[in-house]
Amino acid sequence: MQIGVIEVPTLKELFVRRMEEQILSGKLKVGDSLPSERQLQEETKISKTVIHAGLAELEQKGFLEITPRRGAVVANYEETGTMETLNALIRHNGGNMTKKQTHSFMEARIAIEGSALRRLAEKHTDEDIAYLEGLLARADELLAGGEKDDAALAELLFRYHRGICVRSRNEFFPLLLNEFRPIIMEFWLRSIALFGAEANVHLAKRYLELIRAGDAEGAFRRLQRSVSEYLNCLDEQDR
Amino acid sequence: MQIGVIEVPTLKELFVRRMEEQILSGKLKVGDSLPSERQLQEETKISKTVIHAGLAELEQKGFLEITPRRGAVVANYEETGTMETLNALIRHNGGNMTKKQTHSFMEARIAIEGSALRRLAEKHTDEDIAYLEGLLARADELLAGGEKDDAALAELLFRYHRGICVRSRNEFFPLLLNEFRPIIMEFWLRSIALFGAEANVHLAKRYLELIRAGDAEGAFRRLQRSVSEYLNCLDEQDR
DNA sequence: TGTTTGTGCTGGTCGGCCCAGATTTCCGCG
DNA sequence: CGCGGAAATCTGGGCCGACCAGCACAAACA
Repeated sequence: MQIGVIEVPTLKELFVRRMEEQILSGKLKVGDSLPSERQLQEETKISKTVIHAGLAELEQKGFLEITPRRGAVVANYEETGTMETLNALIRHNGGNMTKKQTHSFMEARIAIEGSALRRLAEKHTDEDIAYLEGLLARADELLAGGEKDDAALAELLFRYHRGICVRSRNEFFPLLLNEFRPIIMEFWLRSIALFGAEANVHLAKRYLELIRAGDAEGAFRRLQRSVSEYLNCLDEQDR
Repeated sequence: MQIGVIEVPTLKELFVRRMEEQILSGKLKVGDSLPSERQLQEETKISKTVIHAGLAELEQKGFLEITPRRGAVVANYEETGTMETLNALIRHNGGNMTKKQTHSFMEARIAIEGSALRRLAEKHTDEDIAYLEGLLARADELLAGGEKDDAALAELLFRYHRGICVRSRNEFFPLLLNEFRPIIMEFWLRSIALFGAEANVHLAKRYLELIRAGDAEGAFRRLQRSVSEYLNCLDEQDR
């Protein structure tokens, strides 16, 4: 058995988490105004600097709206939140997405990566192919290495699919994938656990074949199919 | 003539902006390492607390990679950046996107909003329709009011299209739209300038009709068409 | 009653302290 | 002279309590 490193949380992290809980659990409702930094300082026995930094982080995450000299109110994070808010929300839920979130995520994946796949299949250079092949070669090495390093493979799969988006010549798609990064990594780890490392690498190779063949619709359908297989498999597991 | 409110920037904001300029203008190149926090503190006459918070924000935006006790280097923000990075990049460019960025943006819009439109057309409740109608009614009021308030109309159009994403029951699409917010607002302002306020509201109504009729493909094609009209119109203008 | 002044609140900023790891310097030994 | 290791120095990270300036509201004044 392995005991991982024990990370010591900082005061700021503890404070931010505490506040997130208060908000996500509904004890602090949207529109409620927070106690002043000084009041929080007294309650928590933490210095004002840390309180201030923590509140700034919460604002940046979309949970608060801070106005200088006026105070902080809980923001309508469901309406104005960004991906970062969602990441915090999922972490709050123990790292697990709800079923609906999973389905939403896969739908978004089809929308974005599907477009990229189509574009790349229709129009690509030899260098694009070579780049993706390079990543696949590294994945093969990893498989041949014998040691099971799922995290490294997941990272490689992430880079591969981001590579598809980068090479599709759309400047926004890679950024969106980066935004999704924590969620996507979680997805790949799960996919490796479900279908095995080889199957995932094999599927990645299949995409490359379809791209090279210029089969845009085929690549798109392949993506759709693998997504629904994944979702079905998850549903089976639940039973 | 109107003079808007004057927002007082905080020192941290000023510092972050300055650093962003240095990076985006190329004075600091990817891979360059930054002076130490204490050196920056001396140069800028700003306290260590603020410097530290500013650098942390820049890291979070994807501009820096900070390693504890080793320093900060300029990150390859084109590869690892997020939407926030892009927003900073566009702001640095005076709010103007390059032609390629515009095309990328519209393609992303078709991918995301197109999916939402399809879903909503296939499956919607009366309440969904009523919600969107409410927003359209407010747009009509704005048009009838006579005063030209393009910003308010753009805001309304943003909310309307975000509404389509919210009501599509996909939890990720609205978040993505929020992420794109500054870019989308810029887009609507431009669209209003090009085609007029009435035409934009009319188009919004057309989407609602198609959704109500359950015509998923029609709605999707309508979106594709209006996107290509917009792009053509921009191209014409360039000449 | 209308205006001014004061006071206390707010978030924002400051610089100093300590910590632990990384890096460099330098001294003594072989 | 060369090399290894101890020690000094530098890095970012974290925390603290004091201070600053702007704003709101109430008390004091005309």
